[in-house]
Amino acid sequence: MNSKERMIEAMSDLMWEQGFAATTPREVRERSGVGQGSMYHHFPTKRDLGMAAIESITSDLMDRSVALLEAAGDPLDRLNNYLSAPREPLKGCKAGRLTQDPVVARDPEMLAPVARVFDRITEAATNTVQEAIDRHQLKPDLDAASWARLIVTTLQGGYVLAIAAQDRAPYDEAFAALRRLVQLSTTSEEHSK
Amino acid sequence: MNSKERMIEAMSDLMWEQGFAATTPREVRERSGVGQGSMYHHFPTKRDLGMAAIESITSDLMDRSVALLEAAGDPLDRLNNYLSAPREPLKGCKAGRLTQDPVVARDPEMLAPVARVFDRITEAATNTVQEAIDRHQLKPDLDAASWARLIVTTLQGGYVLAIAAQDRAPYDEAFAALRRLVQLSTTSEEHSK
DNA sequence: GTCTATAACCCGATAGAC
DNA sequence: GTCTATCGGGTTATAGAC
Repeated sequence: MNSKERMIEAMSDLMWEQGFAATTPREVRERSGVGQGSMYHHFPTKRDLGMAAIESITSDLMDRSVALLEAAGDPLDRLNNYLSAPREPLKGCKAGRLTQDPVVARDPEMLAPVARVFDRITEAATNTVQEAIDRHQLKPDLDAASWARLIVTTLQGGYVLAIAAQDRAPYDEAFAALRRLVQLSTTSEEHSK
Repeated sequence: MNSKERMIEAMSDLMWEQGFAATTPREVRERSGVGQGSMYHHFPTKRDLGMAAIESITSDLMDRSVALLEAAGDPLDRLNNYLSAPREPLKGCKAGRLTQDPVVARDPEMLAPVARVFDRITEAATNTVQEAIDRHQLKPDLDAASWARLIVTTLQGGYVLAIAAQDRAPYDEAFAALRRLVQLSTTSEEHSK
């Protein structure tokens, strides 16, 4: 891995741990082992490095999420796979955290990739739920887009509550509640399978 | 309002806008009109002022939320009042934001009041839902505590998505979905009232 | 591309007069 | 309680040799 990649990785990790505004170029240099001169050679400003890290974080997250939701196979299984995917509630969401960063939140260009990842995941979840409805696995009581919104907000809100409590229980309970609601909406035909 | 109160209010506002870590003593002084010496007379460190602001923010939020949820009258109405309370999704949650602050998140004493406000709101929401279940207004398909978790996570997640999109639509849609689910769980007896 | 040295500024905090 | 002056250190960034 070259200097540029090492710096992007270091910045991405630090942004997960403490956000962009609170991360100093010095910390990035120390963690990546890259010198002062090299840093400003590759990235003229801290913001440029931040942009590269945001692109990296959001495209990774998008790829992994969409892969689960748009995999082959049963849509209800795919949905449950996404809901049950291993996450670290106490560390927060790499993308969601950026919406609360004092610098990122005021910089439309930095915020754009974050908006994009949520849009794309919501779209993939909507399609997956719609497929389940079309196959009569889920009752059409609640439309697919609404399910998708609820899933993504529950995820993001679960991180917030888990960090506040310093305990992943609120996150787990919120997801258990959501899975229970999905199950209540599952057709009896599907239950009996 | 005296100097001390003005500083707490200025710090609270700035924490809402940009968090604690990103707020400098200078900004607090400029916004409150209080001098350097006075500031360090009332609050020996920045952290002390931050603690006072956190106490103020969280007790306000707790009082207003609990007042809605534990008011007199029909529990289902109270729940809908809480869900429909006017909020500013694009500004985020004064308490929730602090869970993403690089300084607050690593300081158990600063995080404690934030955890407390979420606990208390969740408790009040649980009691309200339980009352609705006891009165046979809501079906007992989903337990009261699970409903409460979902409500609070949807709220917090709604803020995150709204800020990312720079548009309150995701917040509004998530709440519309949640209200629809509550309605689906409402007993037909209650519907016909 | 990478290095060291340095700039200009702001940070949180302290000192001590009034 | 409030004021001005100042401290030591960290910040983002630049300069210029190699």
